[in-house]
Amino acid sequence: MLNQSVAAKTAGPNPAKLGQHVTDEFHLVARHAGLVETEFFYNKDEEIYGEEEPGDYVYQVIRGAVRAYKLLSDGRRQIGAFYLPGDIFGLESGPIHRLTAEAVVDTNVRLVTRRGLEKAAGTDVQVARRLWAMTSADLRHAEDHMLLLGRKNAGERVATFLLEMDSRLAGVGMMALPMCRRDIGDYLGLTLETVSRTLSRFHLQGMLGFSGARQILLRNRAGLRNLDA
Amino acid sequence: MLNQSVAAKTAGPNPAKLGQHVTDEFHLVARHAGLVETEFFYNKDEEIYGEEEPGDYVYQVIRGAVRAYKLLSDGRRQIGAFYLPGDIFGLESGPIHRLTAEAVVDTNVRLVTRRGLEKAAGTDVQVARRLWAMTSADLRHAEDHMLLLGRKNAGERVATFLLEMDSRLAGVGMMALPMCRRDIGDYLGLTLETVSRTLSRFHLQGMLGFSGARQILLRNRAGLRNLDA
DNA sequence: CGGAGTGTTGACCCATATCAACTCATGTGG
DNA sequence: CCACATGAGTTGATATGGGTCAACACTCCG
Repeated sequence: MLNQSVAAKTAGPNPAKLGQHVTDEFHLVARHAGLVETEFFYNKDEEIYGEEEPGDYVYQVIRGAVRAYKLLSDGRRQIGAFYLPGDIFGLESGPIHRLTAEAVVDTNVRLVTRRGLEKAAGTDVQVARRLWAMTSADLRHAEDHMLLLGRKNAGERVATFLLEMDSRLAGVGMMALPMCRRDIGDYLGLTLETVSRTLSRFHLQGMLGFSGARQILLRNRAGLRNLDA
Repeated sequence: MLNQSVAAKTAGPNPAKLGQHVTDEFHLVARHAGLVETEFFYNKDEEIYGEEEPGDYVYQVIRGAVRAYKLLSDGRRQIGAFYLPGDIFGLESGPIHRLTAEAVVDTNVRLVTRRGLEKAAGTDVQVARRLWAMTSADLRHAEDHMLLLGRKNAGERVATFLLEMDSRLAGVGMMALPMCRRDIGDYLGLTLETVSRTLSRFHLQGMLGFSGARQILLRNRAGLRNLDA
């Protein structure tokens, strides 16, 4: 569906699915609160905000992809989440961002001020309820991801990743991953080599088809789901 | 949500710290919302609620400790969080618990109904704000823990754990860990043997003192913080 | 073209898991 | 009060999954 792929090719950028319920989520709250939505563009690898910076805006991906990560002092990186078209990110209950966000590829976002949202939430319980639910959705994802990082082996991690991306950005055909092997590794707590080897193994086993390194077709979802343990 | 509803004896050991600001958080919301707080008791290893069960109550630990975890089909377990006296748990924005909660040791909790909280949040933005902030605090912890699980080595994990427990349950002297080595391992994504070896190494290095396996004295917080990378 | 970025694959290594033996402490029932 | 079982913790020997290091292939793009 909304596989914006790498370099904005034909860019049929606003797939139906996006226009449906996900975008409405953001619009619903923003419009309801009478907030101005601004559009913005980030180049590939450009930082959107940094860890510990004030969280002045809340964003929604329109086209492209975003990674949110934490670093250790020696450069080891853990990506906590990828945000794809329709997803909302940068929402904090407190005043400070706790992860760094960067564009994975050239990316368009829509944004509103946090102050505006806070203000709206302060008078409208519906808005407050939505904000809570959004944070709660992030928490659910983080809980699932802790299980993956703490207890799954490489095959299970990659299978989980493929199924997650499949459900989030694939339509009927191939899915076009916006991120490189290193990003995937840093998301899954693996090295890029292990990600590559595992994908090759799945390919060999007939579980998936490739068309270039980032165009992947899942040929055996049941098999992957099995691995997913 | 049943069994020995031994209406908790009016708690002997109620550390001063507990009575202070943390308890007030729960009281503040519950009282503010005009909710009845019930006390409850769980035996060591007793389940408080299960994954996928309706989240009808929100709890606060009065005495004891609670672990919240997810399982894979073959029994591998990832503990997402420990809850200690003063901590609130079981709060969900949706209707279903996403982890299983069990008493680590004999534990007293206080609880209110989720319906009551929801109702209060529906009319009082202050309550809604507090609920959001609580979920957000859980999310922050999960984000930090993903970094640990995905990218830290065994020494760094154990050091992080010791400092976390130190700040959460220690007074001036020793801290008394309520959980066994296996629980620690399942929290840190390690085996119990690795946890044990790592603690022994720290002991040998003079970083900590033992008095029984679970009474630990941090002798070199700076050193541990360094490891924490 | 040539160079940079990305991905794949191979050889080897090592941190942690696994398997196993042992020590304690605690509790139970004969 | 002992004998014994049980669970928790430690420590050692060994195995292994994934990391590291290195070479090479592929694709874009200037």
